[in-house]
Amino acid sequence: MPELPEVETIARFLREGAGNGLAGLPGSRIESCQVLWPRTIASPAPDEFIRRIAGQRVEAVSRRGKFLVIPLSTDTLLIHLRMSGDLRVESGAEPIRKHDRMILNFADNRRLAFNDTRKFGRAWLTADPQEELGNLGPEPLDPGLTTQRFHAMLTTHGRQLKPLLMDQTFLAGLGNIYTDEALYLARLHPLRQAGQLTMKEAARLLDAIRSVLTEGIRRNGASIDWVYRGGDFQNHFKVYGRTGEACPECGTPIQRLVVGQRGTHICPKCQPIR
DNA sequence: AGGGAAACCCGAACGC
DNA sequence: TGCGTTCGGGTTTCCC
Repeated sequence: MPELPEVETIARFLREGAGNGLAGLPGSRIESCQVLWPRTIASPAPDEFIRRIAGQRVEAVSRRGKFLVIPLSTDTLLIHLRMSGDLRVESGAEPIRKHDRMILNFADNRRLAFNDTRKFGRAWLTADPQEELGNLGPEPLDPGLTTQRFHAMLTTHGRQLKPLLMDQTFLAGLGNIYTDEALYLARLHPLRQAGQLTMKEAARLLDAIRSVLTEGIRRNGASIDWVYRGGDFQNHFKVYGRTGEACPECGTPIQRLVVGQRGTHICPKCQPIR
């Protein structure tokens, strides 16, 4: 269904057999919308969102970066799950659940529920999705992103490697966990200056990013804390959340540092700063 | 331009 | 046992 390759936990929502039924939405007509936590609606204002989305039909379900992209008859619905967001497609007869923030009721009596414990998730209804998506960097799994191009992107920035990789306008889709795992796989220190990576290191990094994302997708994403259902990638992290445990490669205790205000996990021996 | 801090949130985990 | 505090995930915004 999705044209683009899939990235991390979003992939779970788009895959056949993932069990949440998003793939079955195209063709359904939205009859009404309930907003239970107004701040979930990023734009337009909740009352206009509710008025405008009613009557529109779902044309497709896809993804760009960490956004779910749902083209409707006239507008496009964008959903970002942020930290704790989750989606359910179910019968309208099911009970509303704790932490449900926004509900779409379909004419066929199904419902799409946007559940989000921590209230960070957002939804947009827009005639021009490029307003939100236009600034995103390339897709890491896009074959068109060559080593040469990636290296060229890196060298135009004098920035710490990890914050750059997590910058969605640089590359779309990497979060804290996958970045730590990818840097470990590539044996690169998160504080390295992006601009000084060699072509060889850039190649290693791109390979590592793709391999980490692919494994995350294969495992249906990572369930951090108690937040997500499904995926089991969290049981296969090499460094993330393993402070003090032995590096799988060399046995050195995994170190935790803070980079760009984010908890960062490295093997100090495998990922030397220079 | 890049980096740091704060804000938005909740519930788990921790300290006493 | 129970309470208060800390933490952290993604992103935006503001400030230096």
